[in-house]
Amino acid sequence: MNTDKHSQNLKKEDYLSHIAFDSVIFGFNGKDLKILVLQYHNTGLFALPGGFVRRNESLDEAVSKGVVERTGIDNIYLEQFQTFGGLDRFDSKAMERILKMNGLDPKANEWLLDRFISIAYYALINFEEVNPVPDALADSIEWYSFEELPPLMMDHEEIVQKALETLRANLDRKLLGMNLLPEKFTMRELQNVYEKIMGEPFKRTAFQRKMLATNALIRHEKRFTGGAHRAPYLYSFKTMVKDRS
Amino acid sequence: MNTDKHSQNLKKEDYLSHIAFDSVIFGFNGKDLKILVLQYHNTGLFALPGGFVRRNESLDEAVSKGVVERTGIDNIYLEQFQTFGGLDRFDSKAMERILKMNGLDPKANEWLLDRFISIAYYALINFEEVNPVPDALADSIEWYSFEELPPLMMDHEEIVQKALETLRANLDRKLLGMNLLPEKFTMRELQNVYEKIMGEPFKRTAFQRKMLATNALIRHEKRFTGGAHRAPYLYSFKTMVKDRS
DNA sequence: TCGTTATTGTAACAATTTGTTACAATAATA
DNA sequence: TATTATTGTAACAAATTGTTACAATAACGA
Repeated sequence: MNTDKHSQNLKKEDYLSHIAFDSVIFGFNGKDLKILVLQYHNTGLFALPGGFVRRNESLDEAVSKGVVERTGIDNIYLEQFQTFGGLDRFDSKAMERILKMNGLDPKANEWLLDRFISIAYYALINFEEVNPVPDALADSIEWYSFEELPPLMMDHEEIVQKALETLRANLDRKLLGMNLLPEKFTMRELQNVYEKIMGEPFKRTAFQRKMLATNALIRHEKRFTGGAHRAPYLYSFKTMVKDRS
Repeated sequence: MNTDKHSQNLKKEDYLSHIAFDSVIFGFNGKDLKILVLQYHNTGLFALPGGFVRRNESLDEAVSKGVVERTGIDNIYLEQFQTFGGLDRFDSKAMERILKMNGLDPKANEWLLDRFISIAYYALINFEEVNPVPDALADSIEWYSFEELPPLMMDHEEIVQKALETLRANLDRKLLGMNLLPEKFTMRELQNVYEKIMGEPFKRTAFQRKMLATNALIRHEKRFTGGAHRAPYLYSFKTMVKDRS
C-alpha cells in the first residue's frame, strides 16, 4: 500500500464521475452490535467506508469489492438501501485536506472535490471472522457501537441512521440474523442479535416458539459451556440462496 | 417546446454526468392500475419517464420537477426505491437514434451516449387529475396497464417489476392508498386499490373492519349513486404529513 | 453423592387478532 | 310495496401471540 498505488487508483478517467458509494458494515460478536468507521490521516475526520465505481464494473461489483477490501472476507451479505443526492453532500475543504494529508495533489485530483451522489449499502457480518483493513486514504478502521460513535463527515450519520431503520424493517421479513452469527449458535445468541438490532427485549418463550415455527432452523448437539445449568441446543440455519437483491 | 430549447436543456456542463433517474408513475381511476410510458419519435422505443440531475439541484428536486413536468400536478407522493448500476444499462445505439430523430447531433451530445447509473422512484397519483405531457424527446406519453405494457428499453421492465414489489411491500406499512384516490371515496373503492396493487382479492368484511380499526379514516355523508341498494358512506383520510423520505 | 443454582425446553392457558358467516338496513326500481 | 343488490355490523370460530408455570438439566460445592 504505497502512495503511487493510491494516485494510480484514483485516476479520473477510470471512474464514473459524481458517483460514490458508502457502506454501513454491521458486525456482531454474540453480544454487541457495532459498525466499521474509518479515520483519515491527521485530519480528525471520521467516515464510513466507501469508494468509487470504475467505468468497467457494475455498481454492485464496486461495492462488493470495496467491502471485501475492508473486511478481508468474501461472500458478505450486502443490501442497497438508499441513494443520497443532497446538494449539501460535498465538502471540498475536507476532501482537500484528506488528499493533502495523504500526499496527493488536490489539483491533480480535482474531480474528487466535486459534487457526488452516493449509493448506500449495508453489510452484515459476524465480526469475529474479520480483520478490518483501512483504505488507501485512512490510517485506521475501527468497530464502534452506536453509543460511542464519533461525529461523522458530511451526511454519514444520516446514512447510518437510515441503515439501522432499514435493517430493523427488514429483520422480520428476511432471515437477516444468520449473517451476524457463526455457523452454529444458541437460541439465546439469536435472541441477542434481534434484541440488539431492534433495541428492545423480547420474551424468551415467545421468541423461541416463533423462531422454531419458521421451520428455518436445524437443531444440532447441545453446547456444554461449563455453566451450572441445563445446556442449550445449538442451531444452524437451513441453507438457502442468500437474497442479494 | 422547440428544438432550441431541447439542446439548451441538455448542455453537458449543466448536469451531473453518468447520473439519471427513472420514474414509475402509478395511476388509479377507481378501477384500474396503470403506469405512464413514453414513446420516442419515430423509433418504436418505449421508456419510463426520466431525466438528469442539474449541478445546482438535489436529486429529489430533479425527480420531483421531472414528475411535475410529465403529470402537470404538484405535490405528488414520490418514493425512491432502488438505484440501478449494471454494466449493461446503456444502449448508445438507441440513444443515438433518439437524438437523431429529435434533430439533435449525437456528437454534440456525446455525454448522453455514455454509461449512466439510474436512481428509480415510484409515484402515486389519482389519474383522473392528470393530463400527461411527453418530454422533450418523446412524442407520446400514455397510461398502460400491466397486461398491455409494451416492451421497454434497457432494464426498464426490471425497474417496473421492482417498483411493484416495493409498492406491495410498503402497502401494509404505510397508508399508500390515499395517494391513488380522490379526496372522498367509498370503502369499496379503497378495497379496489388494495386488490389491484396486491393482485389478489380480500374479504370485504375483514378489510372494512381492519381499515376502520386503523383509525385513519374519517366518515362523511353517504354517496347516492343511483344503484338499487344501500348507499355506502364516503371516507377521507385523516390528514397527516406525507412521508417523502 | 446429592442438594443448590441458573438456565433451557415445552406445555398450558389467556388475550388478541384475523377469518367467516349471518343478517338486518337501506336505495332504487318495477 | 315487494324485489334486488349492496353495505354496515355483529357474532362466532380459528389462528396467532403473550404469559405463566414447571420439569429437565449441567456444573458446583457441601
